[in-house]
Amino acid sequence: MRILIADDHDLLRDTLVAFLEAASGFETETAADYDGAIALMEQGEPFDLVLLDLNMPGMNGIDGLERAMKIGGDQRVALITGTATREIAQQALDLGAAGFLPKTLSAKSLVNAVRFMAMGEQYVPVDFMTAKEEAKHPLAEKLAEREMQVLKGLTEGKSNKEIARDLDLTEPTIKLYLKTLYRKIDVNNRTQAALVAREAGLY
Amino acid sequence: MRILIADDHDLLRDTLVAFLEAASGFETETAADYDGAIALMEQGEPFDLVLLDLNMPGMNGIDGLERAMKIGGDQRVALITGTATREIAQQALDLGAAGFLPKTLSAKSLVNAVRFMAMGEQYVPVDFMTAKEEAKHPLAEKLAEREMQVLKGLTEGKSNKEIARDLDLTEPTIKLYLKTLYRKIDVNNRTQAALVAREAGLY
DNA sequence: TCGGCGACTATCCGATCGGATAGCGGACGC
DNA sequence: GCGTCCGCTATCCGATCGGATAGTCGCCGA
Repeated sequence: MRILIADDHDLLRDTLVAFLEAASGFETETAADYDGAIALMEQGEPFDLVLLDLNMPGMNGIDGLERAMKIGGDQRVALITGTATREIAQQALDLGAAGFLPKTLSAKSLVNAVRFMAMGEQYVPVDFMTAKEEAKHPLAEKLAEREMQVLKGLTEGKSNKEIARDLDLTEPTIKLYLKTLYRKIDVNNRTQAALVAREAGLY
Repeated sequence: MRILIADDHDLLRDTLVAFLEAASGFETETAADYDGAIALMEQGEPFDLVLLDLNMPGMNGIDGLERAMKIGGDQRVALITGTATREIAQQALDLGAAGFLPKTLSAKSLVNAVRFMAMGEQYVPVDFMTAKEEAKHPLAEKLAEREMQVLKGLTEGKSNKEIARDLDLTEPTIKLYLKTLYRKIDVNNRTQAALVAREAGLY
């Protein structure tokens, strides 16, 4: 099994290499940035699995994943990132990525996930996609469906009008939701609400 | 040597614990978020060194460091982060942090740095401060002193009037700074600006 | 001495926000 | 059918925001 690990964090590369090579028949190569990873993917025999860090130099978010998958031919590509959002994971999987690895995984889980993906499966942490959403966040729990949608708009820095258009509602309605939303999470304005949402790891 | 490692990345905690305990006489404790870290710092005997992740839940950027250092009494506190900027490192050291560890360090360097700091020294990667100045980070470096202060206010969800009062300026002035600030970081409103700032790990 | 420059203040304006109040229509439960 | 929620819409208002323009003051250098 040939695995390519591309991440600008030396620490993470060291760890993965150590764990994987110790684990079983894995052969690893590493790159510290996007260009280095692409170069390795293009030359020599294909990898069984490529791990790309979402935040490394040269990789432009999800774009980098898409480009890499085109270039890589039939090589399987997975994302690994520290700033994990369900949104990103979903996008990656929709593009046909081999999986999505948050760095909040433990070393053991991570090795297992890599092995799983190298065998051709698609991996994503259970606690990530499951929970059609509810029962998860202390915050999310208290908010209604619509309020969550509005909150999502806030975290994207949108105006009420834009949010209204996105949700196919009218502006006054958005303002209504905002008002109750503010009261529920105990803030006074949209900026505070957006920050609280981010803090809670939503979106 | 008692070391506290606070980071929401299981992987990183696993790694550090493994390397440190293997290295020599280190005893480690871990926490997955800011509150957990604080709780450990407040109870029991003090740590020789505390490592705080800049981006973990509950820690509000450099503010979290400051709060932790107040709480911790004479415990030495160091920052560890994946999104490394010289600006942040400087701020941390100015506050009296024990050191600054980018996750781009290799495992070996990191263990050495920890040992160094645990012995009472102040650590910062050489290539960090010697780094010549510019092309540094998208944000921070481009902003003037006043603009940074205003931005800090934004990340606290304050109104222009409140920021004005805090800085002992008048509201129109704040608005002026905001205008240039928006242009510099390429956003349209205060919420986006606040999110961008948080994203960059400021405050 | 003068000009210029940078930091700050002021005023005006249209758009948006935050909050209150009220009305509508459909989907229940009976 | 009838009442009653519930989700959505609407209108009004004062405050704030985002942006443009202009004026003040102190300081530096020619």
